[in-house]
Amino acid sequence: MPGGIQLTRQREAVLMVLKEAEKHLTAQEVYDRVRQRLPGTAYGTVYNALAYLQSVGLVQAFNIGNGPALYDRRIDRHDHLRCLQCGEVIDYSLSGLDQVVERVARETGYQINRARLLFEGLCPKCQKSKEVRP
Amino acid sequence: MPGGIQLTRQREAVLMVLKEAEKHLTAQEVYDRVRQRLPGTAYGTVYNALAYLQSVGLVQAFNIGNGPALYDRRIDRHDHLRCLQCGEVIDYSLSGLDQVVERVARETGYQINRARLLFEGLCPKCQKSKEVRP
DNA sequence: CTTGATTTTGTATCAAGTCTAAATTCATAA
DNA sequence: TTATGAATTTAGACTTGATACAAAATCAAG
Ligand SMILES: [Mn+2]
Ligand SMILES: [Mn+2]
Ligand SMILES: [Zn+2]
Ligand SMILES: [Zn+2]
Repeated sequence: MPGGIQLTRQREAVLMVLKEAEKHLTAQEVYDRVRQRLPGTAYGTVYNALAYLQSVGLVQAFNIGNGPALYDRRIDRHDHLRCLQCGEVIDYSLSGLDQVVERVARETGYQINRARLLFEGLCPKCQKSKEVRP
Repeated sequence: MPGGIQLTRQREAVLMVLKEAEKHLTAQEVYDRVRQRLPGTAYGTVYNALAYLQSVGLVQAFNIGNGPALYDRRIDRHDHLRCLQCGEVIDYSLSGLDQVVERVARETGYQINRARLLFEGLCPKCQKSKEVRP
């Protein structure tokens, strides 16, 4: 059956780890968790699996600053906010992005396939702790 | 005079290289060009200079995918488009971003300091070369 | 000048990610 | 079932971008 998705035990473990993750994970974090359910899994295999799962659309990844890539439990198109104080990275879906993308395409001649939006600032919690010492 | 900007010869060279650059440069590219006008400059000094110049607002940098950071000749707020075919990265200023940022802040409670927007797709040239072999 | 702070240099080190060849697993079918 | 070849995993070396460090050089005050 050509075109099917090959889910080996290792790839499945990676997928499960991501599905059960409470946040965005680095490859290293995925590796650590995968080895809890599938000890002996090689570091490179996690990278291979993550690349494969991305290529078949089962996993999304993105980069922030010059840190390691973050792998996403979510698979739908969405954006991210990062707190510059505590480093928290949360999901956010900007509505009405289609019109924006269309405008960018019209004004630049580019055919836009993807938009990566990252908003940086202070999370509500860190805003409060700043109030104390302004 | 405290608060002034310290421009050493090395930092000045880095700044000049960026000002005269025809595109976004990696640290390695900055290093190569700096050494043409200031041979003997150390690799680390270029990194130090780039970090310092960023800290005083004379240089901007951003990251794309997991590649090296790109240093920008432009210093005003702007966005980027990348061609997934040829790798070209161009500048683009999305107008009306303020309202978007305001909406994000309102909906999430974050205080937004910065928005990094990256649009990915095909540049006009690469669209044409795709037409030939669809 | 003298002194202390800042910066640069040269080198070592680090982290994230990629590559490779051998071993293993897997799919297919004789 | 067993044979065969393709795909995947493993283990470890390697690459790249970036950072850390101590000694030397430069710079700014006094
Ligand atoms: Mn996400
Ligand atoms: Mn730019
Ligand atoms: Zn925070
Ligand atoms: Zn192109």
